[in-house]
Amino acid sequence: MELENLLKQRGLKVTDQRKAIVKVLKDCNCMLSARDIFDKVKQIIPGVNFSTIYRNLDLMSRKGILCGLMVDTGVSLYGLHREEGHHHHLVCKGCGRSMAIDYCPMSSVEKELAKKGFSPTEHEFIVYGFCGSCGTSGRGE
Amino acid sequence: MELENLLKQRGLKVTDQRKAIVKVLKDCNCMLSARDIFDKVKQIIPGVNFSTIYRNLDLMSRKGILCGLMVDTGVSLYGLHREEGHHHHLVCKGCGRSMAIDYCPMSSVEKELAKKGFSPTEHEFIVYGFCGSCGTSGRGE
DNA sequence: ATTCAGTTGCAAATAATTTGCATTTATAAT
DNA sequence: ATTATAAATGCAAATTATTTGCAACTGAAT
Ligand SMILES: [Mn+2]
Ligand SMILES: [Mn+2]
Ligand SMILES: [Zn+2]
Ligand SMILES: [Zn+2]
Repeated sequence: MELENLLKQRGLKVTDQRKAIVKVLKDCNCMLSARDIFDKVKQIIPGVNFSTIYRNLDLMSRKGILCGLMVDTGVSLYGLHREEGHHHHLVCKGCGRSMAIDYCPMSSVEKELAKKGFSPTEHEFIVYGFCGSCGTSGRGE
Repeated sequence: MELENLLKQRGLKVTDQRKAIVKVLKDCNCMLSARDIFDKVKQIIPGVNFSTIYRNLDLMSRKGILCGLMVDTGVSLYGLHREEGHHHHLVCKGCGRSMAIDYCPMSSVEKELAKKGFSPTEHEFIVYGFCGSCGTSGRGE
């Protein structure tokens, strides 16, 4: 009943497809591409349409329920929005999973930005590499 | 004659289209999208083909002559590779120009990554906002 | 001048994402 | 429960960015 309130609070209707998207992301506990999410949601709602997925990923991200991340290949990954607040991501090139890191570099560049007369609005910090189970070599241990 | 050597050193032929791409980037002194580069190169070589631009942006980036950057809208920007070494970028949402910043956050997260057993390979750090001439409001001063 | 791998132009193919529109549905008001 | 309506969905078509196959061409080496 947690999600239902989240949706209602932001004026969004509680639909099966939205519940399925969130369930998929909760189960996987990682960030997934729109396609991955679509494939998994289909197992729950065989008739879902891809554009419903896209529309909801976008909408729920803008409403702060999900968080999106564009990786360097140009595809976006989506995950549940962490309540714990601002953070960044590690993306494993082996398994594709991502983890959050709490460190944010912004405070360290503030002076450099001010000196250049640049007013920051958003920023990205993403570290690519291999997670513990994928190892340094690029595939399973 | 500077560029010619750069190309030859990496086993790349010196072609008019490569010279034009580099000239366009040198003149603008900023990062441009493939489309912007295509449009400007066309003024020099009316018959260039878009796929030649794409192939060369990719190739010259991989050879370290250019440097590419994927912004959060999913388009890539390209610029001359800075000799000065590793750096990151500010991207102005007003004029689209980007500037380099020397600060790199990697040293600050190394321990956190080690603790998580994550072996980093690449990383991105991009700050979006408004440059001095575009102001805080989003358009020219 | 000859040669040949590397490069280009062109057209067609991908891939990711977006949009228009008719139909359906969640929710609020009878 | 019934109704009303804005929001949400499915479906197909459109966009956008980028990639690829292939035949013709060209830079650089011999
Ligand atoms: Mn996140
Ligand atoms: Mn750069
Ligand atoms: Zn941050
Ligand atoms: Zn760095």
